[in-house]
Amino acid sequence: MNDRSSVLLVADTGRGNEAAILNAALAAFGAQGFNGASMRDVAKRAGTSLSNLYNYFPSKSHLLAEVLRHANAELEARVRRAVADAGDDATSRMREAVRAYVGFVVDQQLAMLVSTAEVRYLQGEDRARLVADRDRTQAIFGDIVEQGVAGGEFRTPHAADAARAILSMVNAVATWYRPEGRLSRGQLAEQHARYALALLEAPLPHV
Amino acid sequence: MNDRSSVLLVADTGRGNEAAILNAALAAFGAQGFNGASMRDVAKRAGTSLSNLYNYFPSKSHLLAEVLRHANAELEARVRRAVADAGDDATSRMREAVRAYVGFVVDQQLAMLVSTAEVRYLQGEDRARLVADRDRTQAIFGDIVEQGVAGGEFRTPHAADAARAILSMVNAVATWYRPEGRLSRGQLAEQHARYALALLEAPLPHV
DNA sequence: GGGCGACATGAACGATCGTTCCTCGGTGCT
DNA sequence: AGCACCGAGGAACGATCGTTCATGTCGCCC
Repeated sequence: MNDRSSVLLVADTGRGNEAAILNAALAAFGAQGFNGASMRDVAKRAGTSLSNLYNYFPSKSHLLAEVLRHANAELEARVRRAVADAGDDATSRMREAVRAYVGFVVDQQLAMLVSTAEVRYLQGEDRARLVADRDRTQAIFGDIVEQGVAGGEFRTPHAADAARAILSMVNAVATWYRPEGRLSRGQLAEQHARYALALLEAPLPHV
Repeated sequence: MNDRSSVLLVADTGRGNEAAILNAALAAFGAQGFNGASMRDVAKRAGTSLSNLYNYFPSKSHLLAEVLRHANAELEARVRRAVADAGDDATSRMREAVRAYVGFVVDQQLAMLVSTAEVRYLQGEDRARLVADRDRTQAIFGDIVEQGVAGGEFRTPHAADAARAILSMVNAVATWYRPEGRLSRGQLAEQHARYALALLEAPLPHV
């Protein structure tokens, strides 16, 4: 049990071994990369046969696409929920959005790593759909920044650029986070919320 | 000519086709990923034969390692030069370090993409050496932050964490930068210097 | 009870992979 | 003149890849 995710990304989907295959694919792609992992690896991890994978997914690419779709759907849902539960001011909303995002990165570290590293191997409409999904999640942050700039809470120019910088920062958490690290999950989330608000040049109440 | 780098990463090394092979490997790994690109692809891009690659590099892994070593050496040199030419205060040094780093990311976008995406496929001492190289470059930023915190210029807690956040931000520039984008090379560098100083909670002279 | 769709398997196909082997022209040194 | 060595290329090796095929077993519905 040396996993980087204690909770499986995909719960039961109501269709045979589908969830097991998706979780196995995430583990395989995460460990060896999309091109480095073979369908035989995935089958072995899922505890099924090679040919059976093709009863669920028509190709290796589609399998990757489905894994990434599940990951981003869960991420987007978590962030939206956090923003909805936050206050009306941009500062509170940004803080909760960042905290939810970092929380997901910690909970589903492998999924985030695979999401950012292996999207490039998708093509055609699978690729387009995933990029659209990711853009939608990023737009949540962009909208909050715009609200904050319009209301005078943030003083950064170029809302979209600042949002992208913040997301770069929190995405990278997946590349270095270790559960045994100095900061707890909550402290890590709070620290990045502070970085985000500082970057946005919000007036600093802290210290 | 749709390259993402107008200047070759490796100039002549004084040994036959070595530089051509290194640049070809960078292009191939960048376009298809380490496992997606074949040694035949590299040979074709370098304009030589498959077997001749092994007169220069003992394996595909060592070829990747050499490419990444060249990239990080040039990056580190540029940042060190910029810091040495900057003023003595941490604010100036951080600004120039970020500007130099972003400048390199723009000039050698493909090298930065390959550096961050394909290091994972290195093993053993090749991997260890490259991680050490990267850590040395990151330490430049960490030292500046520490200097700034000690001298009262920055108010962020946890110097090393803040430095890592800044580097995450500038590294990610390689994933989205396009030459035809809204900001020029210099504007992009300046904007990220501002983000970095804001994140460090430096007193804001701007605006 | 007969057929049908969903799930499962082992074997096989053709393609491609990293690497090695063998050969050979050229260059410089003794 | 002879020889060692470096750079270069064609052919081949064994392994592994994604995908397909043929076959089989269930449970479910008319």
